[in-house]
Amino acid sequence: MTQKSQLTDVELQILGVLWRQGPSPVRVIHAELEAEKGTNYSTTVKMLSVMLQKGLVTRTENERPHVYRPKVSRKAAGKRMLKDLVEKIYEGSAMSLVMQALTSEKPSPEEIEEVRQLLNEMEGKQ
Amino acid sequence: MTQKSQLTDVELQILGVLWRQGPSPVRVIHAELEAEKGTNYSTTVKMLSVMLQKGLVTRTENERPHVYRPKVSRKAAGKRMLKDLVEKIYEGSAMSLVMQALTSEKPSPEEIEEVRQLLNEMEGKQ
DNA sequence: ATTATTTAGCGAACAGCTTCGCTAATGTTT
DNA sequence: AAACATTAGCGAAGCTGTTCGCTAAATAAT
Repeated sequence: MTQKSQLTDVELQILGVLWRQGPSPVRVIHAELEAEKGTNYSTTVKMLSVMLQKGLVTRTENERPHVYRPKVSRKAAGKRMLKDLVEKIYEGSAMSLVMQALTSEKPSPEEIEEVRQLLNEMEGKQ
Repeated sequence: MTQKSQLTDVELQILGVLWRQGPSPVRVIHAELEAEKGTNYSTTVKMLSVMLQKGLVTRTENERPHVYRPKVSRKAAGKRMLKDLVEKIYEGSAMSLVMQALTSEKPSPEEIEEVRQLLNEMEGKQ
């Protein structure tokens, strides 16, 4: 396990497709997985069924080629994983992570400005 | 797997101890794991041996209670996991992650100032 | 030296995620 | 309706990380 029910790799990959493409039938989801890593169709179906059972996705039951939808938002997933990462590596300090993220990947001037903007807002509210 | 050889949970936990306490014998490492999740001594030893083989830690071979040292720095590990998270969730945009981190955990005024400082420096270099 | 305690190592079992072969059900063509 | 194609489902196998019982080696205490 990766701790208490974290999203696994394939799950994340599948959710990624759903987040990007929106509600999709297996066929579409499968297309990506196959292109990316040669996954077998059965595998895709199985994963979806597992995720369905885990409550990570929903699907239309009446119409035939079932259509799957993500049940967790990208934002929620990101938030959770972020929190997890911070706890595991940065000993709870989200700021350490921010620092590292900023210095690792050089942000463009526009992005810097954007962050600055955000900082101003945050300061105001506090 | 969590992609090609990512650090696993227990590995991270053990590295955490080493990062915090510095070079330590099994006994010390084990103490934490046991307190945290009732790990058996054998398990700790085994994990260390696995990590040794993976090249995640080193140890003194001559002195008897072997002393283990981390072979990957917290910084390096953080950087790597960060990159991974960004790719998986934020579609490669480190800035999205920064934004989320900033809004999720409310930073203190001092921290805000610190980040601002960093932004200034970055802008200067660019 | 003998006995007790601590430290190390090994192999097997277990658990969760991922994989796929094979079958069944549904839907489409002829 | 027969034959074909697509979609869905199931169970078992494979892989990796984690766990621990049991044995051996080393060290400390009597």
